[in-house]
Amino acid sequence: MNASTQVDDVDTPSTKTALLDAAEALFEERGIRGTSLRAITDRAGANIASVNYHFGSKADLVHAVLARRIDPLNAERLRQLDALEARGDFDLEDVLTALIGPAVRHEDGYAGLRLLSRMHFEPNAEYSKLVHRPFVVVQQRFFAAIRKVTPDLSELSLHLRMTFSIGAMAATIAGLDKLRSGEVPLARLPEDPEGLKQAITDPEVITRELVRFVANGLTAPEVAR
Amino acid sequence: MNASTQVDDVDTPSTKTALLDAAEALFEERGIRGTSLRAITDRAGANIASVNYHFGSKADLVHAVLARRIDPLNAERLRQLDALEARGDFDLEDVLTALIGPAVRHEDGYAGLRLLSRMHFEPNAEYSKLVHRPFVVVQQRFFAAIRKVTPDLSELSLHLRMTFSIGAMAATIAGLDKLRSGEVPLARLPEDPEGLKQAITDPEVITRELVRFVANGLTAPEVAR
DNA sequence: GCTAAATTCAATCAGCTATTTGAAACCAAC
DNA sequence: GTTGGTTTCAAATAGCTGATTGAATTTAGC
Repeated sequence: MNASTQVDDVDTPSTKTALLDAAEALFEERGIRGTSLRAITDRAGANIASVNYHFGSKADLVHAVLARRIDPLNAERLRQLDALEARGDFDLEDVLTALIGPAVRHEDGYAGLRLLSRMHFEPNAEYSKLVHRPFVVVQQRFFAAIRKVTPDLSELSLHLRMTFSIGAMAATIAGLDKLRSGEVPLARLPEDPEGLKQAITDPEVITRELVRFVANGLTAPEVAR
Repeated sequence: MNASTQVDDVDTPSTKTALLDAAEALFEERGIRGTSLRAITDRAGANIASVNYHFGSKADLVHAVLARRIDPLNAERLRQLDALEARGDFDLEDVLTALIGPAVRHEDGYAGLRLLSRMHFEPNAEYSKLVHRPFVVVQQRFFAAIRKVTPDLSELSLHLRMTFSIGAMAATIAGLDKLRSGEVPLARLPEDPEGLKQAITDPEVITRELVRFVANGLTAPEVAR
């Protein structure tokens, strides 16, 4: 397989990059199985054989599309967690901000992260292991950090509530386009729709609200058994 | 389109039911697009043309598969909500229990509900409108009920946190098989793995924990702006 | 400006897809 | 036991799928 020998111009991205961009957008729109190589190469303005030439197969293209988003995201999360642990003094919301913030305010376009989050909910899918493997180290590190700042929680509650938390996170990221497009499906906005719409669109607002939500959910009083 | 003229025997389900069961299982395993009519009819022990005969097309089969699970689930939710409102006196956890309980402890097998929950995260998918439309009335009723018991929350926080809540719910249901199989990916279970595993498997425990989690997340103190 | 490598191209392959067709089989009613 | 409707069957349709091939083209090094 060829490494990227060609440096992208700003105006004319290489065929390889164009293929990655087109594939990412189409995967997010129609799903991986619902996207044909022909649709990808058409949107990228490339020949069908270019996928085989640059990536080897459709599966390898999927791998490349996912890795391009996963690696920088998790690197940033771990960097922020490292900073917290080096500082020594941190609380639950600090840890959750390091986990959630980089995903919500990711700048490289949301399509890639939405694709990742949606794949999180299809554990039996073809490429699911591809997605989950790079996250295990992140999950372990953050689980340990959260455990440290929630010492009173039972093992059962912590496990279940972490499952809920990850679900709320992934679901929010997966639905970010809905929030951003103002298409809030929950109820009619009776007053000040513009200001509320703008606030809902703000990544910082979403991050703070989600961190607050998850933190309070995690530390809720134990259910009597 | 033909209604179910044939009554199912216990031992020999009708071809129509066999097709629905096979399609539901395969949709959940491989996704709708990843499941061919041949795979469905093979598992159901039927001929390929039977899909066209009983349902008309693959799209109509998908519709039938989803409707079979959606309708009883939402009917039960609304029934419980009606009971609460008739009683007049209810709190946030009561409403959430009516919303979450029927989905978590559904007895007709989880495959159908997992399929529904996973489709919730693919808003651009082909059949998404099919899934969301029956839920709008449920969403409106429950949103109003929750608004009534959380009068102090700002419009912004309530909307965002409801998004988080629905995400946590759907993600939990979508991952119920993971929880039930004991495949808890979060961390190693250091001690008493059997008792914890059994508790995690219990629908009542999951419901109570999820209700508690969401209730405390929803009513968290407002973030300063 | 020549050479060699890198890249793109049109054409083709076998295999799978959903759908349709008309005949065969089944089954209940009279 | 024959009729009439319901259900199932094998076969065939046209179209799309991922992958491959070898030639044509572009690009980079000298």
